[in-house]
Amino acid sequence: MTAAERREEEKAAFGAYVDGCPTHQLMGIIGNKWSMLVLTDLAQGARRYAEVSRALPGVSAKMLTQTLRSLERDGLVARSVTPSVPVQVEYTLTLLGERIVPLLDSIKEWAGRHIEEIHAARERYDGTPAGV
Amino acid sequence: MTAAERREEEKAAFGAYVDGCPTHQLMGIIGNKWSMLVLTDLAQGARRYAEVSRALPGVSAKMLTQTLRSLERDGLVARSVTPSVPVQVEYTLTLLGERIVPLLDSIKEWAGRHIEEIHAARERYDGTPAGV
DNA sequence: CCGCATCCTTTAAGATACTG
DNA sequence: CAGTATCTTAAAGGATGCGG
Repeated sequence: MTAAERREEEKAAFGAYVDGCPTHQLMGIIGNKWSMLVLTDLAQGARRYAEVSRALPGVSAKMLTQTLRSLERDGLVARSVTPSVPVQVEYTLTLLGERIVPLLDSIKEWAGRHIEEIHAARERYDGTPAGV
Repeated sequence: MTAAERREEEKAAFGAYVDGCPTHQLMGIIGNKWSMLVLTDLAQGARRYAEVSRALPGVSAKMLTQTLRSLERDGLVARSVTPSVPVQVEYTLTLLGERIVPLLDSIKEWAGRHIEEIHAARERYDGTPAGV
């Protein structure tokens, strides 16, 4: 049992380490389905809710709100309300949000440069020369 | 209905675009829980299955195998079997796998530099000065 | 126009036990 | 040692309808 217990402890410790790991947290922020898209759209300039929604035709209202809120909470996006009738809400990148753009660009650049190689590897692995 | 139909079409088209987007695919590869950890471990050198498992105390056999297989399929990791008794299986980064390491480092560096600011933003947003 | 609440489906992840 | 197979749980994502 002692060995098993030690395993458990190590596991818990590692779990805590992973949860506290900045990289893992960052991946949690930008790794979800819409964050990169929203950030990329806002990088072009300020946008209203409906504008972002139109730029991302696949997003549901729920996910857009959730994504925006989450990015706001993380200090990457700023939300400003103009109390007209009906209200106008504008989203912009914060300074921190702008600082993440180059990183996003790096990721996009790497993806663009190497995705073909990955596709080729997949076809080799799957034994599916063409198809799909 | 015509407007609704046009919406549907746009949505499907955008969905297809997102699925085909290299960036999105790359995020699918490195965005899951264990890929970065495994890649980072293999970046130190060749590892056997059980060694990786020990380096990542929280991973279940299932997830480790799944992650390794997926990375192998994507051409980032190479798997070589030595047919002894019992068999020995060694994992290494491929050339492509080594090329992604600098990108991973960029991500880690950004995370390390800015995570505090993100935490601060969260506390401001949550109205939770200390705690948790 | 903006977005919250509810309910439902799909996918990721984990525990466990067993095989060559 | 290096997995596979099965089952269960947790989380992400999405559709829809209501309210300020």
